Amino acid sequence: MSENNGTSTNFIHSIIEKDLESGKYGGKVITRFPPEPNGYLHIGHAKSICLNFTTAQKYGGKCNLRYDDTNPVKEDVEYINSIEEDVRWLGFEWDERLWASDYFETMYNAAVALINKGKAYVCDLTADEMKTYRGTLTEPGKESPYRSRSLEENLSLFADMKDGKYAEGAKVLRAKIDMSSPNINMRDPIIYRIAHAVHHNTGDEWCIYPMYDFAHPIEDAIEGITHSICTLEFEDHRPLYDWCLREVGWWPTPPQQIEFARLNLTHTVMSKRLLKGLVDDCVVEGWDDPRMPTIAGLRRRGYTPEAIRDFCDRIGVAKSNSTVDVGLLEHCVREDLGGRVESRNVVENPIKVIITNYPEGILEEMEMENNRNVPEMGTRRVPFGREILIDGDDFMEVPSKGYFRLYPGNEVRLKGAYFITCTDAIKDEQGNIVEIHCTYDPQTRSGEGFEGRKVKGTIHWVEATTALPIIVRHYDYLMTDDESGESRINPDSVTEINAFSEPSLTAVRPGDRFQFFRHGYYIADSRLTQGDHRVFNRIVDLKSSFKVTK
RNA sequence: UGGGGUAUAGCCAAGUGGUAAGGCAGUGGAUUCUGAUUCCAUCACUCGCAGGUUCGAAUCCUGCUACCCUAGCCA
Repeated sequence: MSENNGTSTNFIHSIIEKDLESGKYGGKVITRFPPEPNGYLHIGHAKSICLNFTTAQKYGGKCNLRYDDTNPVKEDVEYINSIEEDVRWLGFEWDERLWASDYFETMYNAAVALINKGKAYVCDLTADEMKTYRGTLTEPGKESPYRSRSLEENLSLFADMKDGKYAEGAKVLRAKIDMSSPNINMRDPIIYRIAHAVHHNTGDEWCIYPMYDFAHPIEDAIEGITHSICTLEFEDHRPLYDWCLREVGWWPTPPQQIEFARLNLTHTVMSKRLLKGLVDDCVVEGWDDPRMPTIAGLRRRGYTPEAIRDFCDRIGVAKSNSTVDVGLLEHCVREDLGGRVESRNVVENPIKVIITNYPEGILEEMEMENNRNVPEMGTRRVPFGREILIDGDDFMEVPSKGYFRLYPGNEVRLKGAYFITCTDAIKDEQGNIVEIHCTYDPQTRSGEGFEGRKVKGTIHWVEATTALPIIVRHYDYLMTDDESGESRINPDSVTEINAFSEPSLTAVRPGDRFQFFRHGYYIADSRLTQGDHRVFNRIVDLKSSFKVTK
């Protein structure tokens, strides 16, 4: 239920509660969501967003939105808007919206402070040389010949770097730690590099940029972040995170980094590289294609922020790599939509039904519930007449075992209308069924309390002369997970189906969601109107334990 | 081969020395004018494996095994 959002606890909460008890941060809890503006947010980011924002809420703290924009060559302002839209759409509001690039001056000063302490030096090694000097996983590295430069020389060289006197790659600033550390991140990591690039925020003010490992702890410290939550792959970087803060020494109570496992989902991919590939190769329409696991894609698909937040709450937060079954996400969506969306009659692969004993030229109005589980959502009137369309799946000439919808000789209820009994299936020369003949029983009209006999099946229908032709789109999973565990692109993940709805769907507005009787939850997509036909995207199907096999 | 992590049901996940929460999926049943929803029941004699400590171990100790991360001037 959406009321459960953010109510679960996890190991990060335990850490925070211990810190609260010990008074480590003076009772404060400040988190942050720090995306690099180099792409669209996906549901994996949603997990991080929910974690950071709800954790702050839970302890009466704050959560900042901070752009980790320390690499001008990969970032772009175009992503900023989408990130803010997505975070807000999910239902969160940041305390402050900040840019790491606004701290460049402080970071530069921190680097100078490190040089002054003899804890950083300018290195002239090329990238290739640096690689060989770094050593391997099993062999220690070698100290750079530039490691012993004097303090004055380092200071002046670093100033020259800042002043643009060197080409990209000519020099870097390195932390002086330990070339023989078993943790490669501690083998004199680069903390500043030269990049003659225009930065979206600072323009050409800087030509040297701090590396993540140096910048991130400082960003956190400047903002007074108490708990810096990131993903597992940064565990090895934590000693460096702590080193930077300790050696710069400007913050008495530095933030602590805590790592958790990123989200993986079955039948999809979360890698930005692969997602971008799908967009670039036109496998999908764009970042907001309804099949994409991006926030924009999920939004266009019709998922609600409540469902996504509920999902993030239910999957939990831990440190083991895991792949969550996408069925859980779908469950969350069904549960949320089931309590807030109106139902409509829509038939796919229609079959014409003629009710032979119903008067010709007459239309009566049937009153139908908008949401059977939520009576307060009221009713609507739907036309009914002699000729109706029913769903292709609701008739079988030769019923399979256990089938209890319409077949010759069987009686079913037309939802909101009458009982009908199939008397005949009319075929063309090729043997295809063109129409079905039925008779109805006037005393079984819906709402009149007929108790004479029961029928097992209830099917939906649309009056033929007032039916509105629409197009529905069904989405299959983006990726197929085969037995080998390999994930590959599902090439046929969109199916368009011609369907007919009751006339009330004429008044639909883009973004309106409905349950199409027994089919699933659908959303009207403003971008997908084809000619006069409104197009509906299937958000998620309904659970069904009976599959029709013809 | 160094270092850092993680192993609890088909999938997630609580649990931190006192006798295995919860959710998803599944199964059986009840209700149903949606084969939906709802409801009830059921679903780990056992916690990666092997030893050990203890009255008592998923929890502590020892030794193994498997998987993930890590050698960008990306984040």
